[in-house]
Amino acid sequence: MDFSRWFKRALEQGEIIDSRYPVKGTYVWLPYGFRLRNLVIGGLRELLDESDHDEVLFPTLVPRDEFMVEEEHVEGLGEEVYWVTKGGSKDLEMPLALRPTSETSMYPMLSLWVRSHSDLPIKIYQIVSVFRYETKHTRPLIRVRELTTFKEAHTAHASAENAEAQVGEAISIYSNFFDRLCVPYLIMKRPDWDKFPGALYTITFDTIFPDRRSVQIGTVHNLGQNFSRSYDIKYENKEGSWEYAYQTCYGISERAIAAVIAIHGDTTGMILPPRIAPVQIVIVPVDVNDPTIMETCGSEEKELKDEVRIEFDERDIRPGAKYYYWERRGVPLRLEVGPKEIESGEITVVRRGEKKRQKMPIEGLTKSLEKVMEEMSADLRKKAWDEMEKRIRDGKLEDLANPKDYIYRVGWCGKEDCGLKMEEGGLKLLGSAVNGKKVKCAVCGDEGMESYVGRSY
RNA sequence: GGGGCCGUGGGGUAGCUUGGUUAUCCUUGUGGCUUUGGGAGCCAUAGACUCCAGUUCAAAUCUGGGCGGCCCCA
Repeated sequence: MDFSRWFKRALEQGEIIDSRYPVKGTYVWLPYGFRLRNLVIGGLRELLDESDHDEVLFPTLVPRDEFMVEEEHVEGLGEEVYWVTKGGSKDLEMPLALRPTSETSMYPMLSLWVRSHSDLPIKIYQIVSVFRYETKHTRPLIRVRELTTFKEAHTAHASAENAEAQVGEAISIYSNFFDRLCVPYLIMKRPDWDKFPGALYTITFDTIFPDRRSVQIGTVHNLGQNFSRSYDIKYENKEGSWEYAYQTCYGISERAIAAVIAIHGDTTGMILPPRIAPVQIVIVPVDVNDPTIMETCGSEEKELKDEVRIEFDERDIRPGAKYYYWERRGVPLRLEVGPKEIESGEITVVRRGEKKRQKMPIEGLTKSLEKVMEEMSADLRKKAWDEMEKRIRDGKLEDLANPKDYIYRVGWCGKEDCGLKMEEGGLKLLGSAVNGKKVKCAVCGDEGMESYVGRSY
């Protein structure tokens, strides 16, 4: 089945979101999807908090004058901005932008907060909705008009070196985050003409979906002093003179959740890594009218529920129907309990995505299940990385001119002319691999870096 | 940015070319019977022509526009 249909169905049947909300590009998070979202966000929050980031919350509305301060930024985002122009029936004196990202709401405040070198570094983040008037096709979780889950971190530093180091920290946090989600990624530096408006440079995390299109799932920007000059964010250094702060910002959105779902699925639907699965284990009794079976299930549920997120499905429908039901929700492990298990004192354990069943003694079941979930995470991660690699081909210039459905790995010298030449076949130059190999440019033959070219979302 | 396709119960659809009585089928929901190791069955019941305007004696069906969805190309 084509990926687009599969994805839509997986979200629907897995009860992640309802895409029928009557405003284009906006969607409703359903209870199960919301739990998944919270688990994903929770992991990210944990990583940020333990690396000394402070969570904050800024307003959604940005006055036009503040929004217009940084020229490149405005030029880059201008057509995507929603404007609030009325209060009731009266025109507002100052139109208000719905933030498409929060530089313009945060930086005027940073200007007030930063006075001395001892105020730095500042590392803050928020998780909020941001708005973008997308003109291309919207699709749930991938291209939306209200990003409901935008985690944006903003930092300010006393030196260019410190800002550079912060970019490194952000990359390591995000790597860690996606490793937890078992989502594979390419870390690249975007071509100059494709960087974040106002940034010195942009580093991105991209993954490759089953339809072999790349998806940007995380970004890290080094802003240098571009914004601090525009917003007058300066500090007095030890020598008593004033200097503009060096800034970075980095963001992750619900595309991370889209990636988890898209990367690990099978024909039935989602397969969620145990770490973020809202339900990690489901217990299915083979016969709900058999008291012994039900008691055994109940006591196992009690035994396990402090350690794992577990559900005991007591509904009076046939077991097979339950299997499909929970599989579509991506639940990693299923325990089956019937007469055979009662007799042998074992539980049948089935891993999502695998047909084979294994028996485990009731004695010490918690430990065994935790081990199975660890193995499953490792397997999911490895499989996902292998599959991403299969979606990549080493390419030459003629491949790019007449592309098949692949992401191509090519050498690129960094020159814009050569880059644009690579895009002539309709593909996009995604960027050069950070820590990639040196490869000669596929266009001019000069010294270059391993880079990626392909279709992207 | 350019081009194409589509909108019928909660979901998936038939009907539209050639306008005409009660709008098809599957699924889902509800009540019941029955059943339980991979989506069971039976009975009963509920639920739809995207919106606005036009043509017409008559519009799901024809025309125009809005809104929404999908696909391809750049």
